[in-house]
Amino acid sequence: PSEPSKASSPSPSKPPTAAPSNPPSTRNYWLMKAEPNTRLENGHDVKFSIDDLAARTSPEPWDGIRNHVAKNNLLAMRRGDLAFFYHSNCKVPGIVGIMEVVREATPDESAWDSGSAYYDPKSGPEKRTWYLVHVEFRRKFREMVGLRELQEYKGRGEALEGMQLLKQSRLSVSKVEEGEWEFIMGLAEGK
DNA sequence: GCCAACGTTGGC
DNA sequence: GCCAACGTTGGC
Repeated sequence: PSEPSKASSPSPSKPPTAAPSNPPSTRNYWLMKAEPNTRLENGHDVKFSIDDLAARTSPEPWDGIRNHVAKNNLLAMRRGDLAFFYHSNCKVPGIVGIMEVVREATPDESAWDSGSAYYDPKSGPEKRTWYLVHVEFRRKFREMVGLRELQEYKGRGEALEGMQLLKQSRLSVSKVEEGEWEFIMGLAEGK
């Protein structure tokens, strides 16, 4: 695993209490889905699990997002934002760990590569419809926080009542409110 | 711009 | 494999 591509310690001229470049108050939180099981798309296996991400030695381009609501979430991501890694389309779906956005949105060139898994004939270098961000592995939970468990808290007045994942279950990149993030972290750490 | 038909996602 | 919930397409 690579080192975080963060700046080193603050310069001596700054007070020790200097705010980090992306303090919690301005950090946004997200949830991104990937499929841990083999599935063929345009002849390519799109399998990608948290263990695959953890094994990467350079930032991972999160390509293949072909939905405009998900794309708008990608475009709103800022370096330093954190995202849950969610395993979908598998026997036990759920949140399995955390990654960090290390590079903001750039065009997803796989969209105009006719040989790629995510080819979109309506886009091209002159029509950059789709974007990706780069992410890095941060941690894997000792035990996943399953979708079933999340759904226990989606009722009126409960912690995950408004969670985008639960309201728009087909969205592959969704926003997580800070309170939702902290609640889910509590579930993960309680295991 | 409406909307019926069709396609996709993803939990179950 | 089923199907609900969306999203997209295309005729009008």
